[in-house]
Amino acid sequence: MTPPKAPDPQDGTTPSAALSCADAPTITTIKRRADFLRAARADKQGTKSMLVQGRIRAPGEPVIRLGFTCSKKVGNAVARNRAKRRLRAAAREVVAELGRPGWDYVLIGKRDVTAERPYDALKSDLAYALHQLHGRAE
RNA sequence: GCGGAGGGCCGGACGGUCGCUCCGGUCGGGGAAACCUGGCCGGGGAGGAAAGUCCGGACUCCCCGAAGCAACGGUGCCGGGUAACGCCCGGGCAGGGCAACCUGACGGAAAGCGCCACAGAGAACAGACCACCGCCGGUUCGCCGGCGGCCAGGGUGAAACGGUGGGGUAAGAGCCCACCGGGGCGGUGGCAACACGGCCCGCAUGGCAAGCCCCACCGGGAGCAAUGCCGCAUAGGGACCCCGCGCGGGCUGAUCCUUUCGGGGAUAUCGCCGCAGGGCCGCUUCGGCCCGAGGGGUCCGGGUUGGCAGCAGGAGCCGGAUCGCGAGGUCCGGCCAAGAUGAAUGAUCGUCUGGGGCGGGUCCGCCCGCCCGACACAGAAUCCGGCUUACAGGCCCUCCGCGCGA
RNA sequence: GCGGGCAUGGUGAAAUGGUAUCACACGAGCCUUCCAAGCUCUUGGUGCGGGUUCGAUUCCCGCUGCCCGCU
Repeated sequence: MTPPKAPDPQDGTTPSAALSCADAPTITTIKRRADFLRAARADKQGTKSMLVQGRIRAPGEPVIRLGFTCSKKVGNAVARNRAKRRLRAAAREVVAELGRPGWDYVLIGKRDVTAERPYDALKSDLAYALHQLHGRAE
């Protein structure tokens, strides 16, 4: 990583909020198996509809990384894809608000529940899990 | 109206809000450039099975020589369709169904080998055994012995050397007759599978080939994680084992010796050429290739995250005409229709219907009210043609049987 | 995605097309003061659905589940 031009978001409160998206942490996805395995060794919090793993990867970086995974226990390909899509949709809303920069989060779907739970409950499950993980990390 | 058979099709619609991916356009930001990155606008974005990966191809790489033979694997009534098929269409035969129609790995068992447990006299060579009949002899009269007949019968068994009926006979038997079945010969129809009828033969020859096999036909191997290019990294590796390092030419390119600098000589070593030799191409013949002083094997060490192409215009889709019973063929016109890679095509809300549930009415065809509200199987991964399997609900066409009415 | 293999008692393994066998485990009994070991006996099975055959664990077809490989 050689960020020569990054505007240094060390100061959490940038008063010039005209471009508010500039200081928000960028969100990327985890694609490498090794990253998933590292997250699996970190702290985890289960909820009714999902299991969330979170670890502090690089405290200084303004990047949140998200991973989504569903094993074959969740069901066939349709069920697995649907579960991951709902997790992605919920994470896009919740993590943008509550996620902490420099963290990796991995969301793991559960059979039937992830696909059928009401959307608001899905989001509150994720928010609860993030609070728990952040609380334990301090 | 009830019940059934076959074929085809659909498998939600519309609209907000927020998103994903690809393509095109446009406007920026960074950078010397290649290029990287962002906003906006427009457009495309799962299936009938995308599935299972069971067949057949296209396309790549490897092997790539020709002919014959062999091995291995597959297919298996006949004809046609097709790029090809184990698929499809038409026909035949067999079985099932009152019928529409359905089902069928459906070549060969007098080419050969093998198997047929248990039971049973006997399980594939057909005769032996028991029993039966006649005559003779004996007889404690229950039967026994000899000769002849050798056919029917013999609890069984999946299967028993034709079946049923009659005549015939001492008793019987294709011994004789009728029908059925079987075999042979030639005839007619059909491209053929096969069908039909005729004559002859009283008539010897089970089943299993999804057992080996025979016959006919087909078939190189691997697969897009193929393959090619770029980038990065490591390295021109190490250890051990096996086989081998033959002959000739100095050939001057090294090397060495010598030199009067023109050259001359040597051949141990490196290199070169030729031969012997070795190996490979399934086998043979012809032929070819490689090694030729190195080759082969095992292990260790290192690398493998990436980018682009392959990769979306094809045996393509739609419509029409025409040929064909049909599968399908030919011609004309129009269209371009996903391209991801921890893997997009979504999340959520609303309005509708298809439906579903509850209650009531009913002339029982149906009508009214309220509620739920899209919900089956299932997600492209190089691409096609098939097969198989899964599937809520619905629509259309044709046909059959029974009942009622005209 | 592509390719390959396997399925037999609770577990691990055998079975020319002809009664499914063996070991351990489980249960009961004998032995022992008791336990263990030993001995005897019993229970229990061909993954599912079809087909060929008189007869299928075996042969054929289709599903289901599990395992392995790819650079």
